[in-house]
Amino acid sequence: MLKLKRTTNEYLTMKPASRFYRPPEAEREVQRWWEERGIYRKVKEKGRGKPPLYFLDGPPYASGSIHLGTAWNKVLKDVLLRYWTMRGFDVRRQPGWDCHGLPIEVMVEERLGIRSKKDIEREVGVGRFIEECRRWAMEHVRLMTQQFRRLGVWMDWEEPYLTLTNEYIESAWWTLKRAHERGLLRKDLRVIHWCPRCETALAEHEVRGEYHEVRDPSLYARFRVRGREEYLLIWTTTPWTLPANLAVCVHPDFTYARVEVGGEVYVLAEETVPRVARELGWEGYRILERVRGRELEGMAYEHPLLEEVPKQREFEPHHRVILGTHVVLEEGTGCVHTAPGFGEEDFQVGQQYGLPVFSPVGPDGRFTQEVGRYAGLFVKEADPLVLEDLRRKGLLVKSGTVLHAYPHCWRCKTPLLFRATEQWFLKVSEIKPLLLEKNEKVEWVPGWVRERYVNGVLSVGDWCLSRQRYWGIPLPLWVCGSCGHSVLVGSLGELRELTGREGEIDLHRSELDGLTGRCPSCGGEMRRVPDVLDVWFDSSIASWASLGFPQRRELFDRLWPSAFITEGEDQVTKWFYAQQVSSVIALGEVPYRRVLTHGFALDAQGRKMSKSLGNVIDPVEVAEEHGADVLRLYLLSANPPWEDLKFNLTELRQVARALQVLWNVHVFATTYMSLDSFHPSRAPLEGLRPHLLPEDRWMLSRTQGLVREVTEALERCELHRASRALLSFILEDLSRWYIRAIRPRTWIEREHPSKLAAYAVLHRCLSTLLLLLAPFAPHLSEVMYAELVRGVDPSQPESVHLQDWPSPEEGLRDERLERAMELARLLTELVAEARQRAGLKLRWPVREVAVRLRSAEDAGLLRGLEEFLRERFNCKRLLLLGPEEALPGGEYSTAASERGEVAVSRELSPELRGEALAKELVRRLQVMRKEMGLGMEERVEAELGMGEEEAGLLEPHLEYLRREVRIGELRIRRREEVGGEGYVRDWEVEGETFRLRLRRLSSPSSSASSRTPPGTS
RNA sequence: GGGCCCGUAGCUUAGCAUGGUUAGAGCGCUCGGCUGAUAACCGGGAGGUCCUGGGUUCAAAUCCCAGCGGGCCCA
Repeated sequence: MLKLKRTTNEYLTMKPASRFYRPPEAEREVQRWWEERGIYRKVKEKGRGKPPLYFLDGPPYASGSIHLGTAWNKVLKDVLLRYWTMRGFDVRRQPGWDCHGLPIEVMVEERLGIRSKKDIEREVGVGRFIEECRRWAMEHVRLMTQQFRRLGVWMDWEEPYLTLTNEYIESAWWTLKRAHERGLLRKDLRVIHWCPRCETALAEHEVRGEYHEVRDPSLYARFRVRGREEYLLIWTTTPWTLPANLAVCVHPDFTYARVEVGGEVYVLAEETVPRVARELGWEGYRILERVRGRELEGMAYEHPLLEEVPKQREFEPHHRVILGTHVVLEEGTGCVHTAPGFGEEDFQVGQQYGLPVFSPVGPDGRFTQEVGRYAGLFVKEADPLVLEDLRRKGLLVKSGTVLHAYPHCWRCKTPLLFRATEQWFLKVSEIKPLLLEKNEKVEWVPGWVRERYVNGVLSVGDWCLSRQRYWGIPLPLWVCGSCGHSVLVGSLGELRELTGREGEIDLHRSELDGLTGRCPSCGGEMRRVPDVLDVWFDSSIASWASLGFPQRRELFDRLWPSAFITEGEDQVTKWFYAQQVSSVIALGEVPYRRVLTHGFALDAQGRKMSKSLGNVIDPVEVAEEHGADVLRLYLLSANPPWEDLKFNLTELRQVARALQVLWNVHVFATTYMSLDSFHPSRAPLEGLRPHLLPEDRWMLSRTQGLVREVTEALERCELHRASRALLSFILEDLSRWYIRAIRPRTWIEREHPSKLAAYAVLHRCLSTLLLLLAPFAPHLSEVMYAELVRGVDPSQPESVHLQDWPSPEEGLRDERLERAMELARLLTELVAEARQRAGLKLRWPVREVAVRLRSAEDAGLLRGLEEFLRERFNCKRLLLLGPEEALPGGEYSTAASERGEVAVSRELSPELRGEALAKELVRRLQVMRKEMGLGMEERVEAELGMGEEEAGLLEPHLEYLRREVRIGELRIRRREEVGGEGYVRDWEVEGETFRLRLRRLSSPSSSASSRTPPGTS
């Protein structure tokens, strides 16, 4: 074998790769190397001056730690960002963190051991509370950053955008000022969801998905009609709202019945009568009369709790039947108890009738003094009292319980109340048509999300922005105590101007609450409205706030709007929506051009991952055990991004195995290339063209096909197709087909052009594959690149991630050859099948294989592949027959498929049997060499013990044995004569026992060939 | 109650837009084989009401309708 021992010339010798690849250790090493060499910085520098691509990271909430869903989210982003970088874009990849809001407040409350808002203000103090919240956020930013980095995610971790900085808050203020100027920020009395524990209003989107099953009272009550001997029959699940009842609502178009039962008369919707009768156990009821709902309008009734709630005396003129179209027949009686202070629809219909908004509940969920008997009680505690009072007064018809969905606080899980309060709203309802029009410019991936988005916008109401909390962006609205004049402060500068405050100032409540301003209108004292903003407003402005706009313009002018965002499907009506609202209001345009929606990470059974189910997968743990590259490729290949991912460990292990196979290929390539001192630039593919065999040309063609396939899939965000194409290429095309085919050529012990051609093709294929793999498996591809590419060519970029994305070289494509190989694979399978039927091992050469194809086209395809097929089939002679010809008769084993059939000769001549035996022995001797730990080129002395017949058969193949097993001295003897020094082992071959002895001849040389590669770890 | 998505072998899934031989793979199971890159791999076998029911069509996993189950969102 030709050897160039060391770098005695200008070429560096390739080094054989270590036998094992242990991802966790190797990945840590790669990350350390990236760090030391500043690779990420260099990648960014490379992008400078290229066309910009503004990616915007949806900020994860800075509490807790990352979970599989957030890991998947960042991996999707990372792959695309790395791809665009290699495509030659100057990619902005700043990570963001959502730092404000109730979740952190709740956790800090727990940490401080306090339970209510009063505790915060009296025990802890707002200043310290805010500092604790800030600490919590920063601590988790740091923690989660570590975790994302472990997954190989490349972002500007040192320079994230944080929603808690002054600059960010100023952007928010600027945005609000724009809304204010357009008259879209307005104060409104509304009935909204209210958390009595957190003592704050919640927006619609905070309540979404927070409906949980609970058991509540279910009661039927009767209200005495004035001036008639009859009752209105109502149904409710919230007895505590009855003290605030102001009307009974019926549907104007439904038919209502007067029903007589047990001497009493009840009014209820006719359609509900059978169901209600069943529930109330009515026997022998009679319908006396039917009327339209609208005819009942104005009918006065006696409030059921008039004595218990003295305030109701004032409302007596209102206690009447009113009309509303929100009344339904599926539940209840069609007569709806209406309390405008406690229900959204009640509020709306109440407005039409001029009903007062009686909402006698404090922020802590306790009744106020106005409700007399129930004053001071928490509302739910009043339920049994109300029931008891109704029962005592003979107004309770039935009380039971019901299981139904009821909204809860998304952070503390407390059941929510409806409460009428004054809040600040963004009047989304007034810009809906504009939102829908601007949305037309957005490219939604997959397309159907657009429809979902539009439906969401159509059904949404105004956005309640104000929160009665502490850890958030302060609402910068200042009101004059004297004249009521208000000012919306749009920047730090405007704040200084208004308040006269100089020097450093942090823009949270702790410092703002103490400030006062002078009214520009009357000179009176101005104070800030104490509210903070809904945390969703924070992230909604990220596309410009993260660029420092409007304090700084440069980045904004160059980059905005962002080219791409991607988040989970729950964000369609949250972040995707909130961003459009803020952006259209402040800047008149949508803030992103393209959006990919991805699914949820579920457990193997398709259930949500939750601590209570104990099915939570920690992505960092997975990375530590199997490797981040494995996790990444698994996450991407398991599903289309937009479908829910069912995490399956078995599938993940499949990916790990595929990467192990790739590593094996790499070891194979580097080992032999190193042995032969192959150097890619010394044996360029172009010069070896005449020596390329069909399998080489096929491999080159397939590689280019892969480039095209992966590129197209990435362009369409079809990451599953891209990653699956890569994995299947590695397993099917590269390892199982090409490497298998070229192996004999790599054993040629001369610098044969055919061997060089195989090396050149393999090298080309691998180095191209590495580029495609780099975004998906950034660590493994880096290691392979270092050894296979950069290690032999210092002029190449230092890291695979500094390389450009390859374009398909169409000149190397040969689709006809690819089709021919497909067919060759099929036929190889058929031959294997036919051999198995006849008990002819693949290792045994056969005299002849005949192939008959059903179509002339197929027969033509195989022309030129005869030699290749003969090797695949392991036969001495190959007979290719067209559709018109017949397979030979006689001693053949056959197998058939749709496209053709094969016949394998079963005739075994002594010559063939000898060759088969030689191959069997070679294999066993190789196993022994391996067991002895011999280097590949070390020579041995061999003694083979066997019967006389076998010895005779083997006679013509001794030279072959010597060559294949590197035997210096070879002796064939009877089995019982074998003995002496060395390694002896008995083997059973086809019923005969062989005793083989091997002994090392030479001591290990210093040549590369005998070097046992060191392990990576 | 409404909108959107998903439902194919024990498990994970391809195919569905544009209907067309016998629904294709991987894992697992089982029998046999290969291996000096291989902790890999190859071949055979068993395993399918393509969620259910209607409809359109010469022909439906694919198109239409209704229902069931799951997910996300909205009520």
